[in-house]
Amino acid sequence: MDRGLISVDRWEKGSQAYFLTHLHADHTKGLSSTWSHAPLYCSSFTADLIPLKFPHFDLSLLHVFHIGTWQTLNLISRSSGAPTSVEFIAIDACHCPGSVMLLFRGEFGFMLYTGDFRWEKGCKRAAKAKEMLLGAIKDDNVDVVYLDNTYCNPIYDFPSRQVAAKQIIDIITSHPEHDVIIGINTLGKEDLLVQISEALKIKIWVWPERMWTMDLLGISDHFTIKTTITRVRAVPQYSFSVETLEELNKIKCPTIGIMPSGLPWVKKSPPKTKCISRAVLTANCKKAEWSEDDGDGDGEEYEPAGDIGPPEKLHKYIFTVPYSDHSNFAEIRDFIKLIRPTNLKGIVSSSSCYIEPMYYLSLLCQGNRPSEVLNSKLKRKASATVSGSNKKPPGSYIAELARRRCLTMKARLSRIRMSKHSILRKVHRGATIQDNERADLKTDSDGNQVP
DNA sequence: GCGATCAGAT
DNA sequence: CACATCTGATCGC
Repeated sequence: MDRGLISVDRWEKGSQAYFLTHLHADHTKGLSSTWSHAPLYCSSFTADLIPLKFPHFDLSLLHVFHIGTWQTLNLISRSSGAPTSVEFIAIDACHCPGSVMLLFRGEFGFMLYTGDFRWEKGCKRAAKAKEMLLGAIKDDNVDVVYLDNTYCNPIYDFPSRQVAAKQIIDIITSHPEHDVIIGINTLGKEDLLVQISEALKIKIWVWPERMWTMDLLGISDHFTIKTTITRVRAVPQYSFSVETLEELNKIKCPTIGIMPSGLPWVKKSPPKTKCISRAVLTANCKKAEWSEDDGDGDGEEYEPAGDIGPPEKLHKYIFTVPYSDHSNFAEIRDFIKLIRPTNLKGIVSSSSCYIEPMYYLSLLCQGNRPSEVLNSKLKRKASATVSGSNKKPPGSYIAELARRRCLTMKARLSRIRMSKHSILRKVHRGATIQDNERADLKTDSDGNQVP
């Protein structure tokens, strides 16, 4: 706790430098207006937003970094007391405005902290970020990747944001007489709203505080804070509910609601039924173009381990569309194939991520074999970094698949038995780098450091 | 009374 | 059911 060198998205005392990947609430737990432990490094846009979220924050603590430029921090090694330097570079994470992933090089090794990210195929911005990251890594080996493992499970198969945005636009245009409300959070999904605005040639209502963010992004022309001049309104997700919609339909006018993201978009076993909500189907929307097989020859087709597909209790006024700011499984897999780190560790611990990322991705990393991973999996809990030598040869592919399914089932069963409080509550993300360890930072499943 | 933290709802 | 957020209760100062 008090021996840290640098911290990423964690705000306890004890580190000499702090990094914020993006300004979502689950990454700022512990950060406040009165926080003043040490310098805070973040992107320019994040720095612009900090005074809005933390009104009396001491701005002299803020250090803005530029994307794609290496910087050096001169720190003190807590183990030796000697000066030590850490180099870092930030890369666009394409998750929400201002979001970055961070690559660090120091006495702890060479590590990449992805933060939350979504790099889609065919996204120019992601392609540029990828090029930048590869340029920063050069021929070096990344010792450890701290991964956005939110959807690090083959059951999560959802389309690109481009495709999802088109679905949403189709839903709106097929309801020309309806008002539309779209559930969003305080940051993120701006690109979607701009696309809707451009496609429909209308302004979108947002609440006043949200308009400040649009101003900072320079996109406020697409938005308005006057409800009377538009039929499309973006509302806080917490105020988006069946009750809200029923009330609007009862007392105001015909209104539909659209939830971008929403359900876990689980790949279903019969291909033709996959991933399209009943509401969307009954609305007679165009059939979705689902995430294409990338044709890279992997041919990995997983089936869900159980039959807990998406629940079907969708409301008549509500459309849920799989617009996600986190990478789907295929994208995560491609990312790890690209980096091939020695070690891999998830940064998210939540109900859907009871399987650690190494479980599915170990084959793609250096120096790790599936048998080892499967063994370690049986020991449960992510505190162990999966590393070290492996003696057993990998089992056959079919056998491995069978074992995976079996283990997934077991994990699911044990999850069901656990109390709601122990497992369903999300715990916060982050990592603290200690200079007395090599790259294997340790955090337990609750995101706390392990001594 | 205020901020930090947690439980619960959305 | 996810993620991210808000509200309200409780605790410590």
